[in-house]
Amino acid sequence: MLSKKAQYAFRALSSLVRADQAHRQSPEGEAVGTPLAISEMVKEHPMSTKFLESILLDLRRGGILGSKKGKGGGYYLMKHPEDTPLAQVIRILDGPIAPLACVSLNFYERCTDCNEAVCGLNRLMSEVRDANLAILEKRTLADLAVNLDDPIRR
Amino acid sequence: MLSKKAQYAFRALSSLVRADQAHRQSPEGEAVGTPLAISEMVKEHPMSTKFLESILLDLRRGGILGSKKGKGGGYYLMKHPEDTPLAQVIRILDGPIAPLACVSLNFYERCTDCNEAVCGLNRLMSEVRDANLAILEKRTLADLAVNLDDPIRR
DNA sequence: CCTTTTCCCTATCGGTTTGGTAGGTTTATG
DNA sequence: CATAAACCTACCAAACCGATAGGGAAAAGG
Repeated sequence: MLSKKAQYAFRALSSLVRADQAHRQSPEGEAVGTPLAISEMVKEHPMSTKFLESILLDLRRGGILGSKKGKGGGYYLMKHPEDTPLAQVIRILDGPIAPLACVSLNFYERCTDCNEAVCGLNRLMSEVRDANLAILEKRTLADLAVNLDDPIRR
Repeated sequence: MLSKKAQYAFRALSSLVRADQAHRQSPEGEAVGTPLAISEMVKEHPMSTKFLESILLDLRRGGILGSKKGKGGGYYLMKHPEDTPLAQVIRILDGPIAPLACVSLNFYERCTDCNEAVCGLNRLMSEVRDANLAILEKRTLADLAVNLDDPIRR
């Protein structure tokens, strides 16, 4: 199960994607969008400001977000929404996506008391990992922000 | 990530599957196999006896195992290995397989502050859930016990 | 400058979960 | 009746989770 941290992250990121889209569509739109302040995100998705703050810090350290201090400051996406897969967000906030450390690509740990080449569980959980990654590496922040309510999309 | 509980469960279950297979292949093999004692399982897969005990209790309450008390007693599979999907084991020991409660089939909880029909995360996580279930409902205890070391299998 | 606004950092905290232990009870076998 | 096994309840330390507190540092505007 995704932690609250990851869930809140996705909510905040969907705000950032929409801010990014709005910015890019404007005539003078540039690569780095107008920063969006934490207070704005909380206004859109009610949650603890301080908790969200720590989450956004993690995302910045993880290279997904950039930030700007002072008046008019806030956070912005470092890349286009479609270039940040959901897997990256989850790894930063929740750690491994794989169901076992011994089948994890990014957080691998050797399995004690089990010969991986022969272990049935290892093989099956590798299947599960691959199925998850097939989705989470392909789907991106852009997919996250698709709003089915939007009449243009229907 | 799977908990230790679920991992230990799978190890013990693989012992039970092999005991079941050995029993069925013997001339007088019947539906309910000879029970396998906890001590035997621990001999094969070193771990805390008491901890495994609580796990096997859960599996029995969950309908996967049966038990027999007293001398010569132990645990046995209630069904043929190929009739118990891995998903069932995981649900008993770790709970939901879905990455969010609001997309869980067996542990559903309504999502506060989010319209499910419109929520992008909900849609994406439903995809993930389906990909997981496609594997975990299809793969069974029988798959778990396939040993690639076995020359017959190579 | 000085003030305001914003991000940045560290520490802490109560509650729950996790992994594991202890000690005894019950039931079946011989 | 002795033994071997499952069964049950309680407990425990450590880790983790979600959240809060309290400032510090930097940027912008006047």
